[in-house]
Amino acid sequence: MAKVTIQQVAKAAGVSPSTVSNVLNGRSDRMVPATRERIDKAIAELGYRPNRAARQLRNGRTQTIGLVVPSVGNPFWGAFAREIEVAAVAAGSSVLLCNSERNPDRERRYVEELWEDGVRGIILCTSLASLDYISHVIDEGLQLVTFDRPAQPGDPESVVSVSIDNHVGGYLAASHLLELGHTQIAFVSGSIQSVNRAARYRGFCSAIEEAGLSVGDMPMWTGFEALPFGDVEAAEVGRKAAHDLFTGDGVRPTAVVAINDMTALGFCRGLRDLGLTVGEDVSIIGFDDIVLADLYDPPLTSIRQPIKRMATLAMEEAVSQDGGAGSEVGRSVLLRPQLVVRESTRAPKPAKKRDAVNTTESAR
Amino acid sequence: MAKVTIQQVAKAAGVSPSTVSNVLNGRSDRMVPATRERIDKAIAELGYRPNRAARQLRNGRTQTIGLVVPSVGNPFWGAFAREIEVAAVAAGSSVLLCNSERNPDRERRYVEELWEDGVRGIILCTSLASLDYISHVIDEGLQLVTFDRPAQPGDPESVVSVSIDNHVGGYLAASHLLELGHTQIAFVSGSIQSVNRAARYRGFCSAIEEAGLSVGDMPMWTGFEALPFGDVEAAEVGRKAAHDLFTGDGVRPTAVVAINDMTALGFCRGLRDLGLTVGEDVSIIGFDDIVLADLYDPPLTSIRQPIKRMATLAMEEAVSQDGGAGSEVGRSVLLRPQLVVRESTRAPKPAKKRDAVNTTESAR
DNA sequence: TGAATCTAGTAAATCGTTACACCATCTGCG
DNA sequence: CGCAGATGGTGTAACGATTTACTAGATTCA
Repeated sequence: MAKVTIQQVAKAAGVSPSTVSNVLNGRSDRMVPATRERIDKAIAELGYRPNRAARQLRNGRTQTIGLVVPSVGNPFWGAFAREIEVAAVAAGSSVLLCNSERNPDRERRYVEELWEDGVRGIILCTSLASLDYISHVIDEGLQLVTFDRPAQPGDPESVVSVSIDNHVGGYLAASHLLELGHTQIAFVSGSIQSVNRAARYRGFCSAIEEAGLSVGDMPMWTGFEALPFGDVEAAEVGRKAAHDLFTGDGVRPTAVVAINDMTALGFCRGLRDLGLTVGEDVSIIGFDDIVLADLYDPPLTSIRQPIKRMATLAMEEAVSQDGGAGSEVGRSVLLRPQLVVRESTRAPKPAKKRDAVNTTESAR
Repeated sequence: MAKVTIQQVAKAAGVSPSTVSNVLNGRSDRMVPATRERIDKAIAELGYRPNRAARQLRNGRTQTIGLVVPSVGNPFWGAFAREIEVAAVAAGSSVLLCNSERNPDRERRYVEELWEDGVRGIILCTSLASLDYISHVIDEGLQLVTFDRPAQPGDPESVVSVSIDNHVGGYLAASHLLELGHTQIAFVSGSIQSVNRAARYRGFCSAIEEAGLSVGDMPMWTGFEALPFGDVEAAEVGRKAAHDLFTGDGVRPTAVVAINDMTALGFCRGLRDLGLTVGEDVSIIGFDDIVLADLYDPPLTSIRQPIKRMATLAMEEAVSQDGGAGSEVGRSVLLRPQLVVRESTRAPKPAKKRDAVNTTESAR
C-alpha cells in the first residue's frame, strides 16, 4: 500500500493539511479558487485516498452500514442483501453483513458490536415487537432502520421503518383464494410471534370474515410455536405442515396461504410426498415472490414485495445525517404488496372429478 | 457510547496502558499473574472494548475480511455467504459484502477498496483465469483466497484457493447420465469462459469420450458467449437454452447437464413452457445442489459442493497470519464434489413407450 | 487615520492503541 | 561484594485526519 497521506498532499499543493482537510470535507468556500485547484490537482496526481481508520478515530463514525438479516441463505434475504449492497455503493457506503438466524440474543450482540465499531447506520431485519433490548444503543445516537417490521407504538422516536403493509398482503392472499371459490383455506406458518407475521395473519382473517366465513372453521397450522428457527428451515416447516394437515384428523384444506415462499415451496414438496398435485388438488399462495416462485413447477402464485424500492429507501434512511436520537420524528414507510397470480392457485375441483384425477395420479 | 479507553482500564488496574495493551495482545507472560488478574478484572468491570479504529490506525489492518461474490441474490452464493459469515464470527471477524455481478472491473475496484480500507483478507469468488488485474494489491501483502477458482499456473505464490474439483464434477454428471443409458446429452451453460466452467465442461467431455461417444455429436448450448452476466440471470439462460434446443433444427437431447442449479431450474421451466416433462421426457442434472434442488418438482439431481466445509477452509486461510507475499508457498485446496441423485434424471424412454406416456400426459 | 472587520489560511491538540526504548529491582554466582 | 542478566514493568512517540483557536494581511468605514 503506497500510502499517501494528507501531509504529502498538502506539501505538494503548498498548503497546510488543514486546508486540504477543508477541501475533503466540502468547505472549499474558505479558500481562493486557485488554492482549491492546486489541492485537487495534487490529490489526483498522488492518487490520495483518505485513511478510513484515521477518520473514524477522529470522527467516531465510518461510512459503513450494518445489515442484520435472518439469513442470506434464504433467497428472499439474499435478494434483499444484494439490493442493499447496490444501494450502498451508490451512497458511497460499504455493507457489513450479519446473520441473526432470528435469534434475539444474536441480534442484540450484532447491533451492539456494529455500533461500537462505528457504523453509520444499521438496517435491522427483525421480527421482534419491542426494540427495548437495543434502546440503549438507539439513545446513544444510532441511526436505526427496521425492515420488514413496521413502526410500533413504543418505538424510540428516531427509528425509521421500511416495510410492506403485511395486513394488506395477507388480505390479498386470502381474497384471491376466496374469489377462486375456496372455502377451506389454511394459514401455514412457523411461529407467528413476529409483528409482520401476525399482521399477515390478521389480514388473512379480515378477508375470511368479510367473506362471511369464520376463521375458526379454517384448518390452521402454525407449528413449533415455541421454537425459534432460522429462515433456512422455512421449507422444512412447510413440508411438515403438509404432512400434518393431510394425514391428521382435521378437515383438509383446499387452499393454503403460506407465510412465505420458502414455506410454500416446502409445502408443495410435502404435498408431492403424499401424492397430491399442487394447483389441481390444493391451491397454494406464497409470500415474497422470490425468483424461484416463477421457476417452480407449477409457478407459484405469490404476494410480491417491492424489494428494490425498499432497499433503496432503507439505505437512504440509514445514511441520512439528520437522524439519531433527538432528531425530528422517525418515519415509517409502508409499501403496498402486489398479488402475482401464477398457476399454483386455481378454483377448487368438484369432489367427483377430484376422485377421478386421484386415480390417474396413483397410476403415474 | 460510554467509551472506556485503555487509559481508564490502566488507571483502574494501577498499571500503565502499555501493560494493558500487552494483555490485550496475548503477551501476559510479560507480567506477574496478579497483575494480569487485576487488569482482567478492570476490563470486565468497566466493560472495556478496544477501539477498532485506533487499533487499525496503529496496526494498519482490521479483523474484517472482504467477501466478493457474483451476487448474493443467487441462492448458491447466498448460502455460501451465510456460511462464510458464520465462520467469520467463529474467527472473531466481520464480513464486508460485495457483489461483483461477475464484472471484472467491479471486482478489481472492490478488491482495491477493501485492501485500502484495511481488511485482513479477501475471499474472492471470481471466474477469471488471470489475477494480473489485482496482482499489485497481492504484492503489497493482501491475503487473498480465491473461491470456485482453483489455482492457476501464473498465480502469485501467496494466493490460496479453495474449490471443488470441477473436472470431477462434470465427469460425475455426465457419467451418471451415460449410465442411465443416455447418448444424446447436451451441455448447457452461459459463457464458458471461466476456469471453473471450462473444467466442468472438460470433465463432461472426458466422460463422453470414455464411453466411446463423440462430444462433437452432442447437442450443445453455451449461448451469449460474449455477454458477461450476473448470476441472477442464470435461470433466464437456462430457459432460453431449452427453447433453443427444442425448437431449433438440431438433434434433440434426451438429457442435459446444466452448469449450475439455477440454470437447470430455468431449463426445467423452459421445458415446461414447451409441454415437456422433466425426468420423463428429458433428464436434467444441475450443479451446486442448492436447497431448492430438493424442493423442486421433480427434485433435481445435482452435483453437491460441500459448501460449509469450503467456507470454513476459506475463512481459515483468509485470516491466517502467515500469509501475504513472500510467505511459504500458497495452497490450493480441491474438494471432491458429490453426485446427489434425485428424480430429474431417469433412463431414457424407448420411443414407443414414450408415445404412450405422452398421450397420458396430454390427458392431464 | 485609526479601529474594526474580513479573508485566507496555519499550528497544534486530539482521537485510542501499540511498539520501541528504557529503567528500576531482584537474583545468582564467582 | 559487585556485576551480569532476568524480571516486570513504564514513558512516549507515532498512526492520519480533523478542528478549534489563532493570525497575518487586506479592506472597510466613520
